[in-house]
Amino acid sequence: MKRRNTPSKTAVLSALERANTALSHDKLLDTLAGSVDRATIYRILNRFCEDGIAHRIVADDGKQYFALCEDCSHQEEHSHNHFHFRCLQCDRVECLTTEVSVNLPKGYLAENFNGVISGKCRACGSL
Amino acid sequence: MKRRNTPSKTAVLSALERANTALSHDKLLDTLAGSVDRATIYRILNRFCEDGIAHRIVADDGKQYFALCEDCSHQEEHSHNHFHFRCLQCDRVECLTTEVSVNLPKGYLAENFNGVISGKCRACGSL
DNA sequence: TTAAGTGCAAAATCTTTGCAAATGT
DNA sequence: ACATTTGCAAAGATTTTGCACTTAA
Repeated sequence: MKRRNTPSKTAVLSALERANTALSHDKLLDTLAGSVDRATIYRILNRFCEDGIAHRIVADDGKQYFALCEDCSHQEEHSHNHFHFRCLQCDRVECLTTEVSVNLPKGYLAENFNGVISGKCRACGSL
Repeated sequence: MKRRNTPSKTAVLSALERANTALSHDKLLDTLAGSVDRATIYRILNRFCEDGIAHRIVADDGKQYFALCEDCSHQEEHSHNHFHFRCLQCDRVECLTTEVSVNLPKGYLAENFNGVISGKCRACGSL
């Protein structure tokens, strides 16, 4: 499957770059309102994940958030065994840098890691 | 808010007990088909979480899974800083027993921990 | 008796899909 | 040219809500 450069794709990409936090579908829809269709945003984000351009975080609010892999400061190894933090107040989702490893029971095979801690970020905590 | 004992509540509770893994809404709906209404199941599960009878895991499939807190073998301290494992094949979600602690950046306050690793469980891996 | 809990159906969300038109390469 | 991508609208799926009725305490 060969990929093409389109305005929509560029728009989503630069929205993610500008944000430099993980964005949910609805936040992106908001940001790109009018210029890119809902369905298209869903499709673009899925392709980004397939292609390793972005990764998908499922937060404890049940929503999916997307972050460019380069935002994660460890793209070299391209492992996503790190936590994300979601602020319950400002709703920003950011990557934490601590890598974590979990021992699985014998015979278990890990394919995907999804860790989210929610609470109050610094900015919101000091209000 | 005073809580009452009702047949529906008991049904949900014993379904969770029997399963001794975490169950999603749809699996519960399935199990209790006909006897308990959808909306009621949603409401009961929410109440269970509020009351500390069950805890809610949001898995990387975006679905919520519910497990009785006693299933987690560390109810004494009632911390839920442990991971869950979701098998991509049989779709069972189980509690892992390893406690984990993550260092948050200064000024960050954790309120909720949600960690899920998905992959293949032992039974499914050896097929 | 009366507040909590339930069922049902409708509304509100959220996400995916089909298809014809548009557009990168 | 031609396969990929898009927009739109419709279908699906998931979760919540309003309200009248029921029921545990």
